[in-house]
Amino acid sequence: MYDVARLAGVSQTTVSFVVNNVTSAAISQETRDRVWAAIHALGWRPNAMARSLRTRHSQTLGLISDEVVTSPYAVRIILGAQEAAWAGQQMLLVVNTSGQRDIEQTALQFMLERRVEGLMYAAMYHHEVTPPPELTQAPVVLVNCFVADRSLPAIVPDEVQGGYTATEALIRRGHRRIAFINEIIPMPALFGRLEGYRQALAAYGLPFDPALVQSCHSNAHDAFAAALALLERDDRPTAIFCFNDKMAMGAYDAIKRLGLRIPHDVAVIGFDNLELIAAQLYPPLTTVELPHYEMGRRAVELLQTLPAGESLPPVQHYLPCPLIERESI
Amino acid sequence: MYDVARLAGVSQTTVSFVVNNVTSAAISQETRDRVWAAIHALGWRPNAMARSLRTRHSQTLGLISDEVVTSPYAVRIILGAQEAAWAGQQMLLVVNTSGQRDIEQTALQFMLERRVEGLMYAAMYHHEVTPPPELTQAPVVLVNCFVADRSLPAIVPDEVQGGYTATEALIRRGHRRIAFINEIIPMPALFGRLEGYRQALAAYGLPFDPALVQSCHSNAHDAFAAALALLERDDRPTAIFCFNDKMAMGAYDAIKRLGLRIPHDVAVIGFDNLELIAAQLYPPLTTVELPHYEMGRRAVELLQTLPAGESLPPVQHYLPCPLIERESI
DNA sequence: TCGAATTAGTAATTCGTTTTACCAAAGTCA
DNA sequence: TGACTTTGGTAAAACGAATTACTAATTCGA
Repeated sequence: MYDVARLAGVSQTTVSFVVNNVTSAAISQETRDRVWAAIHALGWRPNAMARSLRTRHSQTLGLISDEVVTSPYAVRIILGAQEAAWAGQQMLLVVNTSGQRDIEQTALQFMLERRVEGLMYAAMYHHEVTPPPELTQAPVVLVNCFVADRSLPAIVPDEVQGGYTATEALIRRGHRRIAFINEIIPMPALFGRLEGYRQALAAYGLPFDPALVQSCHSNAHDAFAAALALLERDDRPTAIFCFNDKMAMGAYDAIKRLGLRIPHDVAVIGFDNLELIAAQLYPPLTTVELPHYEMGRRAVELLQTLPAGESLPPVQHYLPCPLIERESI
Repeated sequence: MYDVARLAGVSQTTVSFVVNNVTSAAISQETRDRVWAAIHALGWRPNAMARSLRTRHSQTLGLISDEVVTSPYAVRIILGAQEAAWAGQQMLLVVNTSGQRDIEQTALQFMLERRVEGLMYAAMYHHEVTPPPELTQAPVVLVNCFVADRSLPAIVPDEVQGGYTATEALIRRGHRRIAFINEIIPMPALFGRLEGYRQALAAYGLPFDPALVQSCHSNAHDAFAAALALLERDDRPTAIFCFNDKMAMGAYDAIKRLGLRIPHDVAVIGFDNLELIAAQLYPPLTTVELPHYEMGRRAVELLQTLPAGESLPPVQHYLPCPLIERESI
């Protein structure tokens, strides 16, 4: 900056005023032009560290995730966060811990040393977490996860609404016997979607038949077996709501194996909206989307609206899971 | 730091020496303990910006990607880069430009202002790019892409070897008539894999039959049709090499539709190793993996070995695509 | 026993900005 | 014409560390 000042024949202060467009300083247009010319001539570029040191604004947000980067499911959290950060002139520092506690700790230290203006702690799938306590040394939002006592603000998908939406979509198309192939490992999604399924049935005056709810591990293979079992019943369901798209893939195989057609004989609806599966299956799979992008975006927006020095109230935000209509129902 | 010094009854210099474990400074163990005690008592944490300003090391790498974050294919580039950065005590600044030129420009400016110690410019799929010229103002590596005149160092997958590996795997299992369903839009992968396919046939003394090479858009639906056409020939192939896993998914459907079995009647091999598809298909799909993780890792390692102030020689690194054996061949 | 080496530390400068406080010249107004 | 305002700047002090050059006290070796 001193070099620029010398070349432009002004003081370093003036250069600073020019590059920052400081309105309170009266600098003639002619001088401004000279300064900019000198800047370009020298190829000078401000040093963000020096600036941040002085202004005490790092213009940086930190994102700590367990396996988010690894999984095609959840990367969109990062995308949403990054685009929102971008809109607020901030950049994103990301660390994927692969679930290792020590990496998590160190990453947190590093981010705090870099004086991030906000922290996001994101999980690959919606579940309870116990993050390191230092997390609260900066404003923080949990994304796709929550702490047991709900003492930290969190943004999570509304599983109940998601289950309701899926079931309702089937009911509206006239289905009365709707099977549900659910996950078997206890997690919020399991309980939430089941609850939504039940609420939707109740809302439309349909009976809840426990025999129509099967549980298995959430992979195509096990879902194939579960679907087969459901379809071989005498009073076979006319629609299957699958806990996720991978399971829907298994259900497709089972339906095709029995010579039945989708959606004419059996309708299928999934969950997750994994483009790779849902759009490639034949017929393309109607499914419910987890609002990953939206969660990332909202998290950043919450952090950005925060007055300096304060931290967010421990509100749990439930984001809706929208229906993605394709051709399987 | 001054507060810590005061509490420990030493100078700020001494605190600095203690926290950085400066060996050239002789500080007694007793003093060290006092300093650390003061640090913990005050909850002091070094300010990375001040440190970086003085040391001129930002401990940061920048990663600019087009759609990498969006795509389940390529996120592993980020993971590999991040883990390597981590090993070198660096953090990753990521920006996904969604292919927008202006975002790319600004992101680059921001990163240069933050004095990143290296830059990576990554593409979602292997293709030629023309990045902004300022890119070279920091040491840079292209990842999964290259410039026309090869004047920038790049790390790309070895498509030829990949095509060779896939074809060879089929030949070794006794297949003599091997079809290839290729991509139709011109790109390095199309030419490279075809070349690998031909080289493998030649190496094993098999004839190249143009009728066995079909081209279509790389989605399951079009590949379904292409596979059907191939399989309805009188001299139908006993194996199909698909340009990617999505297309293999279509080929599976075609094979099953004809009542044939995989791999007994027809073997299938894919490309990409999209876990979501490859592992969920039945039978699980044998495929060739694009070394995304490895490319990210290597990129960072190249940047890290670089002496300060220098830039990398414009070497094009071709990383091998390993065979992932499952049960479809 | 004296000079050299070692031990244990400190004062002051620097990194590259932003920002506050200040100043001189020119213009304005009664 | 003199006081006041506006215009167009500048000097100097932060921001929070790392680092260099130094000192004073102790130990060592011959």
